Amino acid sequence: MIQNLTEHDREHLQEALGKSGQKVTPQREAVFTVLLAERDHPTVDEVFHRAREVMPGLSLATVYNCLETFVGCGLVRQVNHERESTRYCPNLAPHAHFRDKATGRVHDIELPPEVLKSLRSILPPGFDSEVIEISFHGRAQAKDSSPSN
Amino acid sequence: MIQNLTEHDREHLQEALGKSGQKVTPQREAVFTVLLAERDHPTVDEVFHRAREVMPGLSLATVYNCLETFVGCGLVRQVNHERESTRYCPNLAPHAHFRDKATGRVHDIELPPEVLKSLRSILPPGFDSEVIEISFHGRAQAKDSSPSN
DNA sequence: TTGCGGATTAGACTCATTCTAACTGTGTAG
DNA sequence: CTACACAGTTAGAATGAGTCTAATCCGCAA
Repeated sequence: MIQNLTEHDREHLQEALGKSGQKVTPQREAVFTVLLAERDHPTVDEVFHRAREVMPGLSLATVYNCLETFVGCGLVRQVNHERESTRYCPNLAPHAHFRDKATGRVHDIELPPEVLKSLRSILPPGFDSEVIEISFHGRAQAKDSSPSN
Repeated sequence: MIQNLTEHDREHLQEALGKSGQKVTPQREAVFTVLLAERDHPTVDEVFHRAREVMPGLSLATVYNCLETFVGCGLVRQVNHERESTRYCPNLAPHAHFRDKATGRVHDIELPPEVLKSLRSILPPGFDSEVIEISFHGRAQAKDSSPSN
Protein backbone atom coordinates (compact mmCIF):
# COMPACT_ATOMS: atom_id res chain seq x y z
CA MET A 1 0.00 0.00 0.00
CA ILE A 2 2.54 2.54 1.13
CA GLN A 3 5.35 2.78 -1.39
CA ASN A 4 8.78 3.95 -0.46
CA LEU A 5 9.78 7.43 -1.45
CA THR A 6 11.12 7.91 -4.93
CA GLU A 7 14.65 9.17 -5.22
CA HIS A 8 13.27 12.52 -6.20
CA ASP A 9 10.91 12.80 -3.27
CA ARG A 10 13.57 11.82 -0.80
CA GLU A 11 15.82 14.52 -2.15
CA HIS A 12 13.01 17.00 -1.90
CA LEU A 13 12.50 16.06 1.74
CA GLN A 14 16.17 16.20 2.50
CA GLU A 15 16.68 19.53 0.87
CA ALA A 16 13.73 21.20 2.55
CA LEU A 17 14.69 19.90 5.96
CA GLY A 18 18.33 20.70 5.44
CA LYS A 19 17.57 24.29 4.54
CA SER A 20 16.13 24.87 7.97
CA GLY A 21 18.86 22.90 9.68
CA GLN A 22 16.96 19.70 10.31
CA LYS A 23 17.58 16.10 9.52
CA VAL A 24 15.83 13.32 7.73
CA THR A 25 14.79 10.73 10.28
CA PRO A 26 12.99 7.45 9.74
CA GLN A 27 9.87 8.92 11.35
CA ARG A 28 9.89 11.98 9.13
CA GLU A 29 10.40 9.81 6.13
CA ALA A 30 7.49 7.60 7.11
CA VAL A 31 5.17 10.53 7.66
CA PHE A 32 6.21 12.19 4.42
CA THR A 33 5.70 8.95 2.58
CA VAL A 34 2.19 8.65 3.92
CA LEU A 35 1.38 12.18 2.79
CA LEU A 36 2.57 11.51 -0.73
CA ALA A 37 1.03 8.08 -1.00
CA GLU A 38 -2.58 9.13 -0.80
CA ARG A 39 -3.19 12.76 -1.48
CA ASP A 40 -6.51 12.86 0.23
CA HIS A 41 -5.83 15.54 2.83
CA PRO A 42 -5.57 13.24 5.83
CA THR A 43 -5.98 14.41 9.41
CA VAL A 44 -3.19 13.92 11.91
CA ASP A 45 -4.95 10.87 13.17
CA GLU A 46 -5.23 9.37 9.73
CA VAL A 47 -1.57 10.02 9.06
CA PHE A 48 -0.78 8.45 12.40
CA HIS A 49 -2.68 5.25 11.71
CA ARG A 50 -1.33 4.89 8.19
CA ALA A 51 2.23 5.50 9.24
CA ARG A 52 1.91 3.03 12.08
CA GLU A 53 1.34 0.22 9.64
CA VAL A 54 4.85 0.76 8.45
CA MET A 55 6.43 1.90 11.71
CA PRO A 56 4.51 0.43 14.63
CA GLY A 57 6.38 2.27 17.38
CA LEU A 58 5.59 5.70 15.97
CA SER A 59 3.89 7.99 18.43
CA LEU A 60 1.13 10.50 17.85
CA ALA A 61 3.26 13.28 19.29
CA THR A 62 5.89 12.56 16.68
CA VAL A 63 3.35 12.79 13.91
CA TYR A 64 2.35 16.20 15.22
CA ASN A 65 6.01 17.16 15.39
CA CYS A 66 6.81 15.96 11.91
CA LEU A 67 3.85 17.68 10.35
CA GLU A 68 4.66 20.93 12.12
CA THR A 69 8.22 20.66 10.91
CA PHE A 70 7.06 20.06 7.35
CA VAL A 71 4.77 23.04 7.46
CA GLY A 72 7.60 25.12 8.86
CA CYS A 73 9.92 24.29 6.01
CA GLY A 74 7.27 24.61 3.35
CA LEU A 75 6.86 20.96 2.46
CA VAL A 76 3.15 20.76 3.10
CA ARG A 77 0.18 23.01 3.75
CA GLN A 78 -2.34 22.88 6.51
CA VAL A 79 -5.97 22.83 5.51
CA ASN A 80 -8.60 23.93 7.97
CA HIS A 81 -12.34 23.82 7.54
CA GLU A 82 -14.40 25.43 10.22
CA ARG A 83 -13.11 23.87 13.39
CA GLU A 84 -12.66 20.35 12.16
CA SER A 85 -9.32 18.65 12.67
CA THR A 86 -6.52 20.07 10.64
CA ARG A 87 -5.72 18.26 7.44
CA TYR A 88 -2.46 18.16 5.53
CA CYS A 89 -1.83 18.65 1.87
CA PRO A 90 1.42 18.13 -0.05
CA ASN A 91 0.22 20.17 -3.02
CA LEU A 92 2.27 23.33 -2.99
CA ALA A 93 0.87 24.95 -6.11
CA PRO A 94 -1.59 27.74 -5.32
CA HIS A 95 -4.98 26.18 -5.09
CA ALA A 96 -8.29 26.41 -3.31
CA HIS A 97 -10.12 23.68 -1.45
CA PHE A 98 -13.56 22.33 -1.92
CA ARG A 99 -15.11 20.39 0.90
CA ASP A 100 -17.89 18.03 -0.03
CA LYS A 101 -20.76 18.42 2.39
CA ALA A 102 -21.86 14.84 1.86
CA THR A 103 -18.60 12.97 2.20
CA GLY A 104 -16.38 15.43 4.02
CA ARG A 105 -13.79 14.79 1.36
CA VAL A 106 -11.57 17.70 0.40
CA HIS A 107 -10.75 18.37 -3.24
CA ASP A 108 -8.04 20.63 -4.59
CA ILE A 109 -9.27 23.28 -6.98
CA GLU A 110 -6.76 24.79 -9.32
CA LEU A 111 -6.35 28.51 -8.89
CA PRO A 112 -5.42 30.35 -12.08
CA PRO A 113 -2.97 33.23 -11.58
CA GLU A 114 -5.39 35.82 -12.86
CA VAL A 115 -7.99 34.86 -10.29
CA LEU A 116 -5.37 34.98 -7.58
CA LYS A 117 -4.39 38.39 -8.83
CA SER A 118 -7.93 39.71 -8.85
CA LEU A 119 -8.28 38.47 -5.31
CA ARG A 120 -5.19 40.29 -4.17
CA SER A 121 -6.49 43.42 -5.82
CA ILE A 122 -9.44 43.69 -3.46
CA LEU A 123 -7.15 44.43 -0.53
CA PRO A 124 -7.17 48.11 0.37
CA PRO A 125 -3.81 49.89 0.47
CA GLY A 126 -1.85 49.11 3.59
CA PHE A 127 -2.96 45.51 3.72
CA ASP A 128 -0.20 43.14 2.86
CA SER A 129 -1.19 39.51 2.65
CA GLU A 130 1.19 36.59 2.79
CA VAL A 131 -1.35 33.83 2.75
CA ILE A 132 -4.71 33.54 1.07
CA GLU A 133 -7.02 30.71 1.88
CA ILE A 134 -10.01 29.98 -0.24
CA SER A 135 -12.43 27.29 0.60
CA PHE A 136 -15.66 26.23 -0.95
CA HIS A 137 -18.24 24.16 0.79
CA GLY A 138 -20.98 22.38 -1.05
CA ARG A 139 -21.88 19.31 -2.97
CA ALA A 140 -19.81 17.55 -5.56
CA GLN A 141 -21.05 14.79 -7.80
CA ALA A 142 -17.52 13.55 -7.87
CA LYS A 143 -16.53 10.82 -10.25
CA ASP A 144 -14.19 9.23 -7.78
CA SER A 145 -11.58 9.49 -5.13
CA SER A 146 -8.31 11.26 -5.03
CA PRO A 147 -7.95 14.91 -5.94
CA SER A 148 -5.53 15.87 -8.66
CA ASN A 149 -2.17 16.32 -7.03
CA MET B 1 -21.03 51.31 26.31
CA ILE B 2 -23.60 48.85 25.05
CA GLN B 3 -26.50 50.67 23.46
CA ASN B 4 -29.93 49.18 23.22
CA LEU B 5 -31.04 47.85 19.90
CA THR B 6 -32.53 50.32 17.48
CA GLU B 7 -36.11 49.74 16.46
CA HIS B 8 -34.84 48.56 13.11
CA ASP B 9 -32.37 46.07 14.54
CA ARG B 10 -34.92 44.62 16.92
CA GLU B 11 -37.29 44.05 14.02
CA HIS B 12 -34.50 42.43 12.08
CA LEU B 13 -33.85 40.08 14.98
CA GLN B 14 -37.49 39.33 15.49
CA GLU B 15 -38.14 38.63 11.85
CA ALA B 16 -35.16 36.36 11.39
CA LEU B 17 -35.95 34.37 14.51
CA GLY B 18 -39.63 34.26 13.71
CA LYS B 19 -39.00 32.85 10.26
CA SER B 20 -37.43 29.78 11.77
CA GLY B 21 -40.03 29.52 14.49
CA GLN B 22 -38.07 30.95 17.35
CA LYS B 23 -38.65 33.71 19.81
CA VAL B 24 -36.89 36.83 20.88
CA THR B 25 -35.70 36.35 24.46
CA PRO B 26 -33.85 38.77 26.70
CA GLN B 27 -30.70 36.68 26.35
CA ARG B 28 -30.87 36.61 22.56
CA GLU B 29 -31.46 40.31 22.53
CA ALA B 30 -28.46 40.91 24.77
CA VAL B 31 -26.18 38.75 22.66
CA PHE B 32 -27.38 40.33 19.45
CA THR B 33 -26.88 43.78 20.91
CA VAL B 34 -23.31 42.93 21.82
CA LEU B 35 -22.63 41.75 18.29
CA LEU B 36 -23.95 44.94 16.77
CA ALA B 37 -22.34 47.26 19.28
CA GLU B 38 -18.75 46.53 18.40
CA ARG B 39 -18.26 44.91 15.07
CA ASP B 40 -14.88 43.55 15.87
CA HIS B 41 -15.51 39.83 15.31
CA PRO B 42 -15.59 38.80 18.95
CA THR B 43 -15.04 35.24 20.14
CA VAL B 44 -17.73 33.47 22.13
CA ASP B 45 -15.84 34.32 25.25
CA GLU B 46 -15.68 37.98 24.40
CA VAL B 47 -19.37 38.07 23.63
CA PHE B 48 -20.00 36.30 26.91
CA HIS B 49 -18.08 38.81 28.98
CA ARG B 50 -19.55 41.83 27.23
CA ALA B 51 -23.08 40.55 27.52
CA ARG B 52 -22.57 39.76 31.18
CA GLU B 53 -22.04 43.40 31.94
CA VAL B 54 -25.60 43.96 30.94
CA MET B 55 -27.08 40.66 32.05
CA PRO B 56 -25.00 39.20 34.89
CA GLY B 57 -26.82 35.88 35.12
CA LEU B 58 -26.17 34.96 31.51
CA SER B 59 -24.41 31.64 31.06
CA LEU B 60 -21.75 30.67 28.59
CA ALA B 61 -23.88 27.81 27.31
CA THR B 62 -26.58 30.28 26.43
CA VAL B 63 -24.16 32.42 24.49
CA TYR B 64 -23.19 29.34 22.50
CA ASN B 65 -26.86 28.57 21.98
CA CYS B 66 -27.77 32.07 20.91
CA LEU B 67 -24.91 32.36 18.47
CA GLU B 68 -25.72 29.00 16.96
CA THR B 69 -29.32 30.05 16.60
CA PHE B 70 -28.29 33.30 14.91
CA VAL B 71 -26.06 31.47 12.49
CA GLY B 72 -28.89 29.06 11.77
CA CYS B 73 -31.30 31.80 10.84
CA GLY B 74 -28.76 33.78 8.89
CA LEU B 75 -28.31 36.68 11.27
CA VAL B 76 -24.57 36.34 11.66
CA ARG B 77 -21.65 34.53 10.11
CA GLN B 78 -18.99 32.45 11.76
CA VAL B 79 -15.42 33.35 11.04
CA ASN B 80 -12.72 30.78 11.52
CA HIS B 81 -9.00 31.25 11.17
CA GLU B 82 -6.88 28.16 11.40
CA ARG B 83 -7.96 26.53 14.61
CA GLU B 84 -8.40 29.62 16.71
CA SER B 85 -11.65 30.18 18.53
CA THR B 86 -14.59 30.88 16.30
CA ARG B 87 -15.49 34.53 15.87
CA TYR B 88 -18.82 36.06 14.93
CA CYS B 89 -19.60 38.70 12.40
CA PRO B 90 -22.92 40.48 11.80
CA ASN B 91 -21.89 41.68 8.36
CA LEU B 92 -24.04 39.72 5.93
CA ALA B 93 -22.80 41.26 2.71
CA PRO B 94 -20.39 39.00 0.83
CA HIS B 95 -16.95 39.82 2.09
CA ALA B 96 -13.58 38.32 2.82
CA HIS B 97 -11.61 38.50 6.02
CA PHE B 98 -8.15 39.76 6.67
CA ARG B 99 -6.43 38.69 9.83
CA ASP B 100 -3.65 40.90 11.02
CA LYS B 101 -0.68 38.80 12.04
CA ALA B 102 0.49 41.37 14.53
CA THR B 103 -2.71 42.17 16.38
CA GLY B 104 -4.91 39.19 15.61
CA ARG B 105 -7.60 41.65 14.65
CA VAL B 106 -9.95 40.64 11.84
CA HIS B 107 -10.93 43.13 9.17
CA ASP B 108 -13.73 42.82 6.67
CA ILE B 109 -12.69 43.15 3.06
CA GLU B 110 -15.34 44.06 0.57
CA LEU B 111 -15.81 41.47 -2.13
CA PRO B 112 -16.93 42.88 -5.47
CA PRO B 113 -19.42 40.72 -7.36
CA GLU B 114 -17.10 40.22 -10.33
CA VAL B 115 -14.38 38.81 -8.12
CA LEU B 116 -16.87 36.52 -6.48
CA LYS B 117 -18.00 35.45 -9.91
CA SER B 118 -14.48 34.75 -11.13
CA LEU B 119 -13.95 32.66 -8.05
CA ARG B 120 -17.03 30.60 -8.69
CA SER B 121 -15.87 30.09 -12.22
CA ILE B 122 -12.83 28.10 -11.17
CA LEU B 123 -15.00 25.26 -9.91
CA PRO B 124 -15.02 22.33 -12.32
CA PRO B 125 -18.40 21.10 -13.55
CA GLY B 126 -20.21 19.04 -10.95
CA PHE B 127 -19.02 21.12 -8.05
CA ASP B 128 -21.77 23.15 -6.53
CA SER B 129 -20.70 25.52 -3.81
CA GLU B 130 -23.01 27.10 -1.27
CA VAL B 131 -20.40 28.84 0.82
CA ILE B 132 -17.12 30.44 -0.12
CA GLU B 133 -14.72 31.55 2.53
CA ILE B 134 -11.81 33.74 1.71
CA SER B 135 -9.29 34.76 4.25
CA PHE B 136 -6.11 36.69 4.02
CA HIS B 137 -3.40 36.57 6.61
CA GLY B 138 -0.70 39.18 6.81
CA ARG B 139 0.19 42.59 8.07
CA ALA B 140 -1.95 45.68 8.02
CA GLN B 141 -0.72 49.11 8.85
CA ALA B 142 -4.21 49.86 9.96
CA LYS B 143 -5.21 53.39 10.80
CA ASP B 144 -7.35 52.29 13.66
CA SER B 145 -9.85 49.97 15.19
CA SER B 146 -13.17 48.73 13.94
CA PRO B 147 -13.61 47.26 10.50
CA SER B 148 -16.14 48.81 8.19
CA ASN B 149 -19.54 47.38 8.95
C1' DT C 1 -54.14 25.38 38.39
C1' DT C 2 -51.87 22.21 35.55
C1' DG C 3 -49.19 20.74 31.85
C1' DC C 4 -46.40 21.51 27.73
C1' DG C 5 -42.47 22.96 25.20
C1' DG C 6 -38.91 25.98 24.18
C1' DA C 7 -35.12 28.39 26.49
C1' DT C 8 -31.69 28.69 29.91
C1' DT C 9 -28.38 27.02 33.16
C1' DA C 10 -24.24 24.68 35.59
C1' DG C 11 -21.39 21.47 35.23
C1' DA C 12 -19.64 17.24 33.19
C1' DC C 13 -17.63 15.64 29.14
C1' DT C 14 -15.10 15.25 24.57
C1' DC C 15 -11.41 15.53 21.78
C1' DA C 16 -7.81 17.92 18.97
C1' DT C 17 -3.85 19.87 20.16
C1' DT C 18 0.02 21.28 23.16
C1' DC C 19 3.09 20.62 26.85
C1' DT C 20 6.36 18.14 29.84
C1' DA C 21 9.78 15.37 31.24
C1' DA C 22 12.15 11.23 30.39
C1' DC C 23 14.56 8.61 27.06
C1' DT C 24 17.23 7.44 22.65
C1' DG C 25 20.69 7.74 19.30
C1' DT C 26 24.17 10.01 16.92
C1' DG C 27 28.05 12.89 16.49
C1' DT C 28 31.99 15.07 18.49
C1' DA C 29 35.70 16.45 22.04
C1' DG C 30 38.61 14.66 24.95
C1' DC D 1 36.85 4.12 24.07
C1' DT D 2 34.17 7.36 27.03
C1' DA D 3 31.27 11.01 27.91
C1' DC D 4 28.92 14.94 26.86
C1' DA D 5 25.75 17.61 23.95
C1' DC D 6 21.83 17.88 21.45
C1' DA D 7 18.16 16.95 18.25
C1' DG D 8 14.49 13.89 17.91
C1' DT D 9 11.16 10.81 19.87
C1' DT D 10 8.02 9.14 23.25
C1' DA D 11 3.95 8.45 26.69
C1' DG D 12 1.12 10.58 29.18
C1' DA D 13 -0.66 14.77 31.43
C1' DA D 14 -2.64 19.23 30.64
C1' DT D 15 -5.28 22.65 28.04
C1' DG D 16 -9.18 24.73 26.21
C1' DA D 17 -12.92 25.37 22.76
C1' DG D 18 -16.90 23.43 22.10
C1' DT D 19 -20.78 20.02 23.09
C1' DC D 20 -23.82 17.38 25.86
C1' DT D 21 -26.88 16.39 29.78
C1' DA D 22 -30.13 16.86 33.05
C1' DA D 23 -32.42 20.04 35.93
C1' DT D 24 -34.88 24.24 36.11
C1' DC D 25 -37.41 28.27 34.37
C1' DC D 26 -41.01 30.65 32.09
C1' DG D 27 -44.86 31.91 29.12
C1' DC D 28 -48.89 30.14 27.37
C1' DA D 29 -52.94 27.17 26.45
C1' DA D 30 -56.29 23.92 28.25
